[in-house]
Amino acid sequence: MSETKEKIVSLADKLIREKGFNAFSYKDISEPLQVKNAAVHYHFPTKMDLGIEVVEQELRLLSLNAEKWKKLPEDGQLLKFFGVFRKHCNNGNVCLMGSLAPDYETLSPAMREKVHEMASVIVEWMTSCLEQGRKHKRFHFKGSAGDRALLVISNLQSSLLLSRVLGPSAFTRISRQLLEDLGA
Amino acid sequence: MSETKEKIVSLADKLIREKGFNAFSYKDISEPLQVKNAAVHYHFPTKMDLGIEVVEQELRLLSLNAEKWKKLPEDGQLLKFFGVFRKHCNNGNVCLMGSLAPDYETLSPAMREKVHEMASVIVEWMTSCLEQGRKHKRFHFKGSAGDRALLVISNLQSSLLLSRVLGPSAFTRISRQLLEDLGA
DNA sequence: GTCTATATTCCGATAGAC
DNA sequence: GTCTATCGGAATATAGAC
Repeated sequence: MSETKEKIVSLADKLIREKGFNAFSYKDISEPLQVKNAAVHYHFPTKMDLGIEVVEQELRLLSLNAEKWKKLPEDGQLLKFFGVFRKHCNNGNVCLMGSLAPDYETLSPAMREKVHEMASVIVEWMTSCLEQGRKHKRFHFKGSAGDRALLVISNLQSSLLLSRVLGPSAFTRISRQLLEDLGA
Repeated sequence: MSETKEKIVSLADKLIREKGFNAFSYKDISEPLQVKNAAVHYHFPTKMDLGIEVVEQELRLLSLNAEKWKKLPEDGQLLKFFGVFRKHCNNGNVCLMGSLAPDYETLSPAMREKVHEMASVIVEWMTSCLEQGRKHKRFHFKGSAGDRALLVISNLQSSLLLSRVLGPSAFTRISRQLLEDLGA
């Protein structure tokens, strides 16, 4: 992937988190990169093509992190996962799912499919992390690991949304209580 | 408030939940109501004015519900609150906060202030409900009622977002586990 | 691979008649 | 209170030169 193309994807990712997919334009990308709007269209013919690439990049990052964290105990893995969200919170940004889910109905079928894949991958990773962690006595919780994974993910997602509106303490309070609940 | 004005607000509310604030246009409102785009501008000069009215309507509804539920025990009040979200889920819609929070940075200061007020009111209501409920032995949970309220609200919010992407079972699983955790 | 230039469409918003 | 008509601008996107 060319350097310009990488910069475009990286900036689009930032804009989606900051303003939402439907609120940013090609101009928001071409101007800071000091290229013309047509140059962005060369790399990504339509806005949905660009959106799909952003989600695919996130999928690659998730896979990379999962691999990198494999050697850690499950509570350590979970802390790393929380750390990713804390970083977003400190930047005042929301997560990709939290930004794209409300816009889901306005996305192309191909991009919807990618967002669906992203959600599935995250839920599967979290489910496995909690399941293994409970088996190794590093987590303690009631109910199925799948249901618990949904709860944890939804808490992290919304903690960033609430932090936008109520200030960053929302993330701190939610994540701390969440870890305490899991006995981690 | 005139009948037309009420219909505009009601439709705008629906559109914000369905497509997001930045993805709907005055045309999406004027066409179904069979009036001209200028008629909408007469009632709400700018889009932000319309958005503010939608949030204010939601605030009035919250206040009305809180009053209506006052006679119920706290677990009954919580179930009513969950019921509101279940209804949105069945309609395939997200909640107002879940839709507007990602767009927060693109809103006018006046509208941001309204969204902030809405978030505060919801958190305060939930905090009080959990606090009183615990005192009356109807809920059992660790930590402060305020932190727990943030967790419950973020779970409900994101359960609708996840249901968009993963199907309505996400809401069912999250809300059931949530009630179980509270011992309600 | 990036440019200039432009097509097309749609948007939010306003002026002024009725 | 709703209309017609229109403005000014911005959006996505394309054609074709370099």
